[in-house]
Amino acid sequence: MATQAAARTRSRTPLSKQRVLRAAVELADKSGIESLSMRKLAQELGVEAMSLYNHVRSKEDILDGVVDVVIGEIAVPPKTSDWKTSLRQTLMSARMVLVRHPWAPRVIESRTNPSPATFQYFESVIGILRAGGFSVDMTHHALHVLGSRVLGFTQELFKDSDELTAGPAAAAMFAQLADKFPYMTEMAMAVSHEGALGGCDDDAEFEFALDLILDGLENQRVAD
Amino acid sequence: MATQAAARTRSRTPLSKQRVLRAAVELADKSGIESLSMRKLAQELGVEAMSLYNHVRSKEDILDGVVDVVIGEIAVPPKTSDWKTSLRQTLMSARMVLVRHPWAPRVIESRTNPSPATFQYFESVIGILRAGGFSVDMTHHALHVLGSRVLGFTQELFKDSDELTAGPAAAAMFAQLADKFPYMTEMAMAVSHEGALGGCDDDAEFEFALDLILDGLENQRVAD
DNA sequence: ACCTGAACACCGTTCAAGT
DNA sequence: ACCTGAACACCGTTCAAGT
Repeated sequence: MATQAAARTRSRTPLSKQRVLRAAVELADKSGIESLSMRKLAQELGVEAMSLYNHVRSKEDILDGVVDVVIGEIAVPPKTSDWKTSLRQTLMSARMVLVRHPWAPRVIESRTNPSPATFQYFESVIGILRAGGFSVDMTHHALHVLGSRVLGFTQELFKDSDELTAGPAAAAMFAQLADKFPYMTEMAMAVSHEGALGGCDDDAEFEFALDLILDGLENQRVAD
Repeated sequence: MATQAAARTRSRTPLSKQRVLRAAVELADKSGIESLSMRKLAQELGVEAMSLYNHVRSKEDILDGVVDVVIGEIAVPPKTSDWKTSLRQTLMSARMVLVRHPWAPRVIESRTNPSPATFQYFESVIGILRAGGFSVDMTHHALHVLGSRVLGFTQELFKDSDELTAGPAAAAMFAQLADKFPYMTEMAMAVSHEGALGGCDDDAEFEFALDLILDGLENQRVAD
């Protein structure tokens, strides 16, 4: 009975997806992302590797969840100040989060589907720009200019949006999405209707971003 | 003898590091980076996995080499035109290369030491800016602004430069480096001598880059 | 309902043995 | 000098068996 109690104490908190994901983030922070294996993660939780599969579908599922946790740490300020201040604060917060989890960019880049928190985050950034007077098109450009500074996966996110709008019986799901993410839906629609193939012109966006940066550098060339 | 000839034909080109690296890039292009294992790569070359170790030290060594090959594909234009045109062409070429090898950014990000080609590439970019009238400090800022557009590893590169300058008997090696990479050496020196801890202030650089971009967006806000 | 032991198909890598 | 078979320590994952 004494040993039973001890055993129960050691793993008193029952396993859950939340707990698994939090442990995964901690392990990656502590030992690097290459140390994040099912076996080591289980060990960290005082359990066998196979037990994890009762709470997550696969390791990919864990990585998806870990990205969700990390992106969820980004603080988005309330929409009281002007767009520039809000956007600046948001991106500074994003940077702080990525400095805290240096392995995160690589994991984020490896995901194929954006997580709920990612959707929410983009909705916020887009909302800041729209409320600040940017047109839908200009907001879209702005996202590309911010590029990896907004996390580095703008491209994939909108590739996905295109698929959503193109789907056959996806109308209902889309309407539901529009409720939760009005700004993002607005932009996804505009981008899809623009090009011939329904996508955004990545080459043109890259050049737009590059030229904005080059012009900015030109203005500062003789400063400092 | 017939069979011997056939066998020799199948693997007539002797293995070499060059051939291993080229095969690795091809395999990653064809099947994705997650398919790049020692065993599959060996199979692609008609050889056993263990044979690869005669030409590379480890898988990490292969990934280092693969990054070197990819960065080496970036075309740097001759220094005839103005800095803006040269830089634009260079970055457009970099983009083309990364579009051709979509797995490359993640591998680049995972390297801890910059490869020779990376050094050469940065030397070229820095050279374009210096020749274009940018001060050493402003050139340094510009690299940070271009950020992931110049590949996304500015930070690591200069962290390393700091170690180089700080080393004890590293003076000789440094002099040799200065010969080959005069522009980069110039900047590395300036950056090291600046801060209290001999490094560049990443936070300040991030804010500089962010503000340049935000100002650029502000100017374009009502355009389009 | 949740956890586990054994097993499978894969990894990277070493080393002694082959030619 | 270059290649290989067998072996080792690791992976992610499945499944039947335990509680």
